[in-house]
Amino acid sequence: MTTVTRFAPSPTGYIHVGNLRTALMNYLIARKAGGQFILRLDDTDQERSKQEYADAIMRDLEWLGLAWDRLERQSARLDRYREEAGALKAKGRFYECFESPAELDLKRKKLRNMGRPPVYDRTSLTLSVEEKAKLRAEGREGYWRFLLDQERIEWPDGIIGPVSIDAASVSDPVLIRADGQVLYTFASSVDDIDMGVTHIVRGADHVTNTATQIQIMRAMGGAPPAFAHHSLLTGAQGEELSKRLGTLSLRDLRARGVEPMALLSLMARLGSSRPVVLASSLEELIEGFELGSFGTAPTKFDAEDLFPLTRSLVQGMPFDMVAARIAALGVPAEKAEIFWRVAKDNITVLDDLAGWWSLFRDGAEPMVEDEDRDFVTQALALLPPRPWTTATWGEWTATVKAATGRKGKGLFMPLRKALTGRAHGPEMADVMPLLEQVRGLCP
RNA sequence: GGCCCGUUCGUCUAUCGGUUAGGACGUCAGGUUUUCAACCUGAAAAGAGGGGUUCGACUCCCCUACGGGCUGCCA
Repeated sequence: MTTVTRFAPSPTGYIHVGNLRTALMNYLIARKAGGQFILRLDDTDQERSKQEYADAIMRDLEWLGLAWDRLERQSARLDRYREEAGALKAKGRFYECFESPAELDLKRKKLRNMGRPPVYDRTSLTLSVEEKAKLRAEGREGYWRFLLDQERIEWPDGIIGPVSIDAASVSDPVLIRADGQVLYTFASSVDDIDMGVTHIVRGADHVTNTATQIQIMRAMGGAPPAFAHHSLLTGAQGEELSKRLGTLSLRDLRARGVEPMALLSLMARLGSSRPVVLASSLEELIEGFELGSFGTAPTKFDAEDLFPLTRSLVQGMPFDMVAARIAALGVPAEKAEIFWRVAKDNITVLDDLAGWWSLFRDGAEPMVEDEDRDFVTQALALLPPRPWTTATWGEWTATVKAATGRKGKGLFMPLRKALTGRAHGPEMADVMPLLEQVRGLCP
């Protein structure tokens, strides 16, 4: 049997690192097994689902190189859900209910106050045909629940291990709303069976859903896939991640200059017992992926961890990979390669190149300590005429050394600061030929 | 409130009754480098708390604390 996995986001917002973790795991499992990876847009919620978000999700996945073999949309399968709902009604596994949301809420509160689990009491299950007709005549709209078998539902979870959930502690799930909208729990079950999904990895927040969905799938006559539930991500301080999702969307990380492989390398290993190493390709991640190596405790995620990875990735890039980008900055072709060589060791993200280029082109505001003012003024007067080469720095500093008697760090550092405006940066010998302006000292 | 899961260096984790509690990232210190980075060497750094069981507990059991999840006509 070929392995089939899916990533099933709901296009009601931008996807974030938590979603990516789910998507990546499913992708890696499919690829490792030579199977199929489905992107399924769970868009049954017509009001909240937006094409804009669907497009953004696909753009994010494409950016990361997570190619899907098949694209599905739940909104195109509504007839199929209706058909299956009919079959389950015929089997007696769907029953119509008439409580209003307010009534259900009240029931839950009562049970809670009594210290009991807020499980639906199945009042509507015993309604007679006449009673239902009467309720409809009163203007009540029916909604549909799935009748759970009161048994322990068990499955061997790919991450958590053996899971056992007592169906009696769970309410019969509502699968069709009074307005006819098919709910996720049902649509997803139908899809997973119809599409031949064999493995589902998703967040631990779905564990209870899995229990009910296993029963739904079986009631349909289908074989439930293998399930695995990964721990949820929390913020670096252990805070709820949802509070920070705005800054952890993939589009935001992309805008901050995070490189795809840096992000993928972290997400494929974070929370597992395997070390995070910068992978050079998806193939490498596929090779080293092991679902069983993931722990079950909530995992702290710190977006700052992405930048060291991005930096080492960027610094290893060959010139032709960045040539177009450097040209776009306005760097003349004859200087482009040396500019890259000089700047790459001093950047974290590629966007940092712009800062170095403007520094070289326009010069920097000199950084001069008070005690170095006279020295720097004297040194600047000794700058050799252009054109400058890689030899210029050596010649100039030798001249300055002879004229002032300074040497070592006391000689070089003030000059570096005066020319580049900062204490850190590339080899000065390499900087000189690129430096088109030297700003004078303010009096 | 009820139910479920979890808690080992700062972080991600290994250990499946007997270990100097290991690794990776980060941090710090030396070395190298005119600076930074990189690299090399080294160091600091952990079993939430309390009870049991046992010759012996990070490991098994119970309690507490803390964290997370579920408890929707959301996904």
